[in-house]
Amino acid sequence: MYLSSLSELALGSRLKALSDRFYAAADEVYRVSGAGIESRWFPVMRFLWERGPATVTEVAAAIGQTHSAVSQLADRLARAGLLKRRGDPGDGRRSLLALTDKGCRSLAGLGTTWAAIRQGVRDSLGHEGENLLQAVQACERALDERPIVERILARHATLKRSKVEIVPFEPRLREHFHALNAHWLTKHFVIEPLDEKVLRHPEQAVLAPGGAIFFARLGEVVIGTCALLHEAPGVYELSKMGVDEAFRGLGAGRLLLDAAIAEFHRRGGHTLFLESNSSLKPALHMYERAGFVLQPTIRPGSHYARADVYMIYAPKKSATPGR
Amino acid sequence: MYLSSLSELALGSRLKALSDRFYAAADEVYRVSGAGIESRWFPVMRFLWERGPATVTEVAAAIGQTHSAVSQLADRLARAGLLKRRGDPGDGRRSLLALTDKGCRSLAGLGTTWAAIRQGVRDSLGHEGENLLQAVQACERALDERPIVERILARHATLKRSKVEIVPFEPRLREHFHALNAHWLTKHFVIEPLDEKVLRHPEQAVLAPGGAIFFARLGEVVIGTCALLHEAPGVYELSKMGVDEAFRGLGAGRLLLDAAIAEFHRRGGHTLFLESNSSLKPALHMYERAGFVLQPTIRPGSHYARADVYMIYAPKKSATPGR
DNA sequence: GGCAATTACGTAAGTGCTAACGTAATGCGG
DNA sequence: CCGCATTACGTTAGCACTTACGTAATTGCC
Repeated sequence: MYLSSLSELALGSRLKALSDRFYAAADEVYRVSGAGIESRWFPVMRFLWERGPATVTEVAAAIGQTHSAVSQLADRLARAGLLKRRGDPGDGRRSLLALTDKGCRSLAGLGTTWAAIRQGVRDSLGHEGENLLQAVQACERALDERPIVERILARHATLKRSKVEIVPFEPRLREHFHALNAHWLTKHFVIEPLDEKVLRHPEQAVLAPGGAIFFARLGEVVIGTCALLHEAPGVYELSKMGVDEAFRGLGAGRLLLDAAIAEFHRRGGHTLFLESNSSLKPALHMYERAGFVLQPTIRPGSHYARADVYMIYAPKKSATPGR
Repeated sequence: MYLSSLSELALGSRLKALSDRFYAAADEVYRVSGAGIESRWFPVMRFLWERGPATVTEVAAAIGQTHSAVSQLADRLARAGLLKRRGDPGDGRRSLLALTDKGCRSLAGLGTTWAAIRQGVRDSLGHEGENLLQAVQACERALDERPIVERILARHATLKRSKVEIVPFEPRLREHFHALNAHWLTKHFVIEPLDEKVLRHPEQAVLAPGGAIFFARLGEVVIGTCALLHEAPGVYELSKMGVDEAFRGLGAGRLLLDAAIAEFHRRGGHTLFLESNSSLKPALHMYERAGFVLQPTIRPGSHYARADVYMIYAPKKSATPGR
């Protein structure tokens, strides 16, 4: 599912969707078993049933909704004959909600239905159901204690100040090497077997033969990567350049490129080339600015089906340096 | 919070509430940081940004909503100038949604904001955030694979057939002894120190002095309990009778009572009494039917402040047997 | 090639909730 | 006891989403 790839960014959407599924399931169970109530009524009715008559605000606070919601729902329940409103004799502002006999009878017969729901949820969700309940509980508390908006804005402020940083390969970043590249590969092309080999086993396929891998970090977030492959003695290939789309425009690509070129020089290489695809206009432009020159033909014996562009590093003295 | 006491029964409500909190947080962050988009727009816009132009149905499937929702949202985004609709030249039914330049620019600048949201969520929720994401993912899959309604209805059918079963005390049921009694105690009265001692340490306070504890089970669910306390040689007290309100009317109370009386006889007791409160009408009626006789005074030296009823077991030969 | 079934979509109506507002009753300090 | 702040609540308007329905275009099948 697409939403899951967004992880924290789409939490609201996913929780809403999950919520709706549970509501719908409960409604169907109530309908099939002839309970005569709806899932949305349940929290209010159950609360009144357990605690006895209560004011609108009390109910609202207990079930975590606004007084308006409770008031409107009370109207509907009253119309259905399940609930009665009456004024509080002691306080004219308040309106006491109490179940009618019919309301009590509706709930009294639901014991087995509720037990069935509890058990059915456990059958279907198994251990995940408990995990979900616990996680929800923990998150509710965490949100109360540590307001999330402040945290995000604080992070935002520091991120805006912080600069992109280039770091060499570390084993614990291996998965990022795969993820960052898999993203654009699957978007524009397909992952070829050679890609899979390099991305899954970078130590063996890149580092061991004499290549290098770099990552771009912004704060704690890994936002890009690129690889320098050792193709033959003195011959290197620039490859696997990927920057998270959410972080385009911060100059991470150019910094990665500069780091790879510097490493190429440090190792005393004499030829640096790359293969790409003509549809990746912004990337090609960046390569040109860094000193790569477009070749009239594709590379003989190219490794990749998608490669229709072949460039060789041949900087003029005035090649634009990284910003 | 009241809702958490309902556990599986109110999952929908709680997830909805949590969802709203995340939406509200995201909206505030976007507003403060001047992003110019709303949280509800995010899934659609991000999808179009990553995958390029797409049809209404494609988008709807990706983000897990109906085509109507996407269509209506597309109207609003088009009105805001962030998105353009155009017909698919190849298929006249379809309408292609594509971000405008303005839309792309809106998203392009959000890299740091999204990173901040990811980090801020982690700051605030810590490990719980990951747990929540994983649990949601797992539950989504579980619901797809094992339709929850069928499970619930299956359980419902077997529960309706199954009978209430009385079992003796086991250590793993200890918490139920506390929970079932604490529920009605806090509802109608308060938990007195003596209650707390008995409920927390039933082995020491009830079993060791020569008493007994019974539980009523319906399938796997523990729905009621009661205790037979050894007060003095040959003298027993019936106490701590509690049945989950959701399971009233199944006869569990009477079965528990019969089990306790049988145990009283088995141990060769000569006096069985109970203390209760006059407000618990249905319970008092049940005690009478079982052979308890109301005494004119409260018990001398009663243990409980709430006790204003004193009954002694004195069955006539024709005492109503359990149904 | 013709016709039914399917697909893709827009629109209308309804639901469940919120925010915002108005009003009446209550509490409180002087 | 008066005036003002607070509270409790109902009402209205609006939002996000759904279901239901209608329509046009496409597909599939003989």
